[in-house]
This record gives sequence, structure tokens and C-alpha cells, in this order.
Amino acid sequence: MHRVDEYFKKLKSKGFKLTPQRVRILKAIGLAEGHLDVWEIYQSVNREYPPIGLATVYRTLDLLKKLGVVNGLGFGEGHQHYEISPEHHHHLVCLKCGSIEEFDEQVVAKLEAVDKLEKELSGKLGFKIIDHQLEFYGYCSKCRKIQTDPKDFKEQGGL
Amino acid sequence: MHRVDEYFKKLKSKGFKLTPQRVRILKAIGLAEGHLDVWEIYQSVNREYPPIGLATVYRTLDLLKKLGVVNGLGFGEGHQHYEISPEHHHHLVCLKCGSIEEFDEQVVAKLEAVDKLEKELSGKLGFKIIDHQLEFYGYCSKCRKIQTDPKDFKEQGGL
DNA sequence: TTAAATGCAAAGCATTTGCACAATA
DNA sequence: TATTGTGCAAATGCTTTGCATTTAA
Repeated sequence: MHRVDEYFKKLKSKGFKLTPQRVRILKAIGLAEGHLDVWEIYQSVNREYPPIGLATVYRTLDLLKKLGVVNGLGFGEGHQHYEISPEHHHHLVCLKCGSIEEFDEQVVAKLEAVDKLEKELSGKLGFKIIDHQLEFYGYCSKCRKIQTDPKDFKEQGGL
Repeated sequence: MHRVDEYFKKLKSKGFKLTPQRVRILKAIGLAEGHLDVWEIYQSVNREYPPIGLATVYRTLDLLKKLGVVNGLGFGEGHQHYEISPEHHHHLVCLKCGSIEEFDEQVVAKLEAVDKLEKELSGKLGFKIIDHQLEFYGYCSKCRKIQTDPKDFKEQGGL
């Protein structure tokens, strides 16, 4: 059974109604390749289920977030991207161009340490930890070459 | 010499002008206890330097971010909070009430593993890493007690 | 002196909200 | 049938931008 289907049960068990909109929004997020933002989710659902309002998308995401079913990720763009709550997620965020690369954990040593820490913290701090996110900030290969000075700043759209 | 002062030098050396606004914005962030958001920074600077515009705060933060001097942290509130770029920063973000607690790293085992990983990644991925952020998501002690169901949802302002 | 920076006000988006109507359980 | 959920459109709120003016170097 796919994780998304389990979440349908969770909604029902909590007394929320299982509407076509909610089902489709959750599926859209779950089936997407990357992390969709609100507008993309709206578009995606609209393709097969036209009469949906943007407000419904926002309200549903709000609900799903609070149920711990999806996570909203902010990358400093001014709006959020959503994903089905995963084990964890790691990103490389470029401070200049804002690009976001996901990196495969297997590229390097595992992050067992973080998982272990998560468990320890959960016990000690009275904070029930559901998920974590590790992000690295820096400059992507492209941006490492760019100079940052007042003159270029304007031309490059602020780098 | 305080790190903030070094950043003044960095600005100058890159050819940017050292205006009173920029100095005060940077100081406000550097001296603050927590992580200020744009409005708080604006208020803070206004107290001693009235003729400053909100737009200037935004533009300055943009510049400082791109220079790697400050970091914008998004906690899913719809707007960012700023801090002088630190070694690293770890938070506990409550998925229900949105509260953010910073946790003292010393509470538990150190996160050497993350620092080590940072170095390894820097070499392998062609991505120059400047900083990282580790966030844990879950429910704070207060919110663990609250029920999430349709009836309460409205009354509690969506929990 | 001159490019860069600022303030103000207008414009642009993203998100939230009120309310009448529709739909689930 | 009783709530809960939805769509629409208006309202908010945060952020960006254009332009005339000021200012650091």
C-alpha cells in the first residue's frame, strides 16, 4: 500500500472528509518528480479536475501540513514547495542564483548521526520529532565564477 | 574585532558603499537576541535612524545575503528571519503552532558528523559550501496535547 | 563629480478570508 | 440532514520596482 493511501485513511480516521480535491492534491504531490509549489499543484489538479479553487489548495495544504502528511519547504524564494513527508531530505541551496539541488545521500557517508541525534532529541526535549531537514548553503559551480561587485550586480539582476 | 565589523570591510572591499543604513541594518541583526524578520529590522533601525525605508531594508538584506554575510531562514511562516551567517544553526520547528526553538548543540552529542560531511561534499560536488542548517520538525510540548480534528480545527485557528 | 544608494509610492504576487452554495458521511 | 468543504472574489500582507533625489567616495 502506497504511503499516500495510508494518508487517506489518516484523514478519515480523524474525521475529515475525503473529498476528490483532497485526494487529487495529495496524489499530485506524491506522484510529482520534484517538489511542487502551490501554483504547480493547482495546475496539476486542474488538468484532470477543473473545478478546483486556489484557496482550496492552500487550505488543503494547511491541513495536510498540520497532520504531518506533507512538509512545506521554503528555499528563500518567497513561497513554499511541498512534498509527502519523507524520512528526511537534503539540499544544496545556492545563495546566489537560488538553485536547489537535491543530493543523493549515498554520494557520501551516511547521515546516521543525524538520525541518531533525532532519536536522542525526541526523548530529551519534550519535542516530538517527525522529520528533519538538512540544507547546505553555498555557491553552485556556475555561480562560483561570477564576480560580486556593484557594477555587475545590476546587470546580472542582482547576481 | 567583531564579525559584524569584518563584514563592513567586506562591503567596502567589494566596492559597495558603506551607508549608515547598511551599517545599522547589519548591526541590528548582529546584536539581536533572536532572529529578526524584515519588519523587526526596520523597526529596530528606525528607532535610532528614522529616515529609512522598508525597501532599503529589503534591498540591503538581499545584498547581504548574496555576499554570504547574512542568512535568510524560512520557517514556513511566509516570510524570512535573518541572522549573521553563523557556523551553523539548528532549530526545532513545530508543525502545528509554528514555534521555533533553537536548541543548544551541547544538549546532546555534537554534530561533528555534519561538519565532516560538509567538508567532504564541498570537495566532491563542485558546490562551495558556506554554511548549513539542520532543522527538526515535529510537535512542541504544548501542541502534543492538542487534538487535531475538524471541530477543533476551526476554533483553534487551524491548530 | 559620478555611480551607487535611498525614500516614497505604486505595482506585483502569494496567501487568507467571508460568504453562499455544494457535498460527504 | 448536519457539518464540513468548496469556489469565487475581495481583502491582506509581504516583497519588488520605477523614478526623482541624495550621498559616499
